[in-house]
Amino acid sequence: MLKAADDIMDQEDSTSQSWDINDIKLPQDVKQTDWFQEWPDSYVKHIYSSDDKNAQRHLSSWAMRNTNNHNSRILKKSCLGVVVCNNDCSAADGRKIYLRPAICDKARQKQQRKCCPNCSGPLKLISCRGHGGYPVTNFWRHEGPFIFFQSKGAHDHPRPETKLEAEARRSTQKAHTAVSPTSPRLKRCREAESLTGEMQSQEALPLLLSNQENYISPCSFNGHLIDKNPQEQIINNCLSLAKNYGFGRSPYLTEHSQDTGSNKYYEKCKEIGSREHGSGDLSGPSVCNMYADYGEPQPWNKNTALERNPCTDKCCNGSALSLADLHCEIVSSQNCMDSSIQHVPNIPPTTKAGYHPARPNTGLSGDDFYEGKLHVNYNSSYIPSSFYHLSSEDPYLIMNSAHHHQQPLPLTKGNEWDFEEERKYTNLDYCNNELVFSLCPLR
DNA sequence: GACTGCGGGTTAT
DNA sequence: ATAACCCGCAGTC
Repeated sequence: MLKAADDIMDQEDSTSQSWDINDIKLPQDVKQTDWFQEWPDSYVKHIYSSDDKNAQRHLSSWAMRNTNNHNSRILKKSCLGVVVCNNDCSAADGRKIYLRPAICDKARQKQQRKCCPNCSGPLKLISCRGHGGYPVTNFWRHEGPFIFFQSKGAHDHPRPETKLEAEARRSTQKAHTAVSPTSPRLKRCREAESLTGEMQSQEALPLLLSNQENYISPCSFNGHLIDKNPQEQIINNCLSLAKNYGFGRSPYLTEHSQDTGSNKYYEKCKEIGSREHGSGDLSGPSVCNMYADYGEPQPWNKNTALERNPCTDKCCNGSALSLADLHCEIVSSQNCMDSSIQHVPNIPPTTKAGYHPARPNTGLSGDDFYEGKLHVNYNSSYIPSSFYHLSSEDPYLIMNSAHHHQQPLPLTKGNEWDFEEERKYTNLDYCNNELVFSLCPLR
């Protein structure tokens, strides 16, 4: 526990330094680098290892375009915002979609001429004005063995689709379009999608925008009802844990849908709390965190300084892998997924530069993260949208389809991670050892 | 075709 | 001087 607290301090040390990206000399005595942050927000700084492939590529899940700052040493990128429907339409379940603006100016202009995948209305680009009325800017600077990152401004818009999601769905959509003739209207939208890579077909929408309650409901599994028994509890607990670790958030969720889902989820949390602890007290670590994540109306984006940091990652030790395995098992149980994700490997935990040997490979550091080699990201739940194009009877797939808002694990007094409490509340070991196997017969 | 990095240039503060 | 933005080019995927 103390070591975990130390890790927190280390993390803070590397993210809240007094340096500025424009400093002539940047710190060279960096003790520990940060794990790559896919959704950096607010005025944050990170120091990545120069070995970090994502940092090398200056990646971000925000739609960032290059901006010339006439300084070849510092790469500056500004946020493009998010593309929404100008009619402010909602899907049948009340959810909205947030498309990723094309980075290329021409492609973006073309994208905005296309129709909304939901209502065929015009699309609208919501510009980012989170930095004094100007777009949020990210700065990258390579110095020796480190890559310094600094973000200025807080995004004032929803998160767009990730690049990976857009790419995955584009390829999926292309394949789908090739085999399935549709109405002219849908065809038009699909054409638009194929051009922008950002839109969903109407058939896909029920999945993309699937009701959150669906994927948090543990009581049915592909048509198999699971009675209220220890197994359900296990599943609930693991789902809770999954949510704590970032599974189950979707950029497509509206605040309304989040609230709707979270209220029910809150009740589920209370139920778990009552059953496990003999009270409806929500102060327990996992339950508390769940509600923090799903019960509060979410701003567009929270400070993600703790996103996939070594501490949260470390707390996932063991459990996260099993959750990923759970995901794999569940996904594997569906026969309708696209071929690219049919064989999700059970990747053993790996380490990054030896910093956290016990840490799961949450960052999928390097190529895996953005190159789609892996489809399970234990902490960021980086699931390509091809997962969405599955049966609408697959709520568990949707659970794993989102990837935002990694939540820190519960803190106890003095900012110390309480692993024992976490384990107690989540039946971690039980999840690890039994859940995956208990679900196998469902295949 | 789209993304990315680079750099020349313009405009505003 | 600084910052934001536009545009074109070239390399890459």
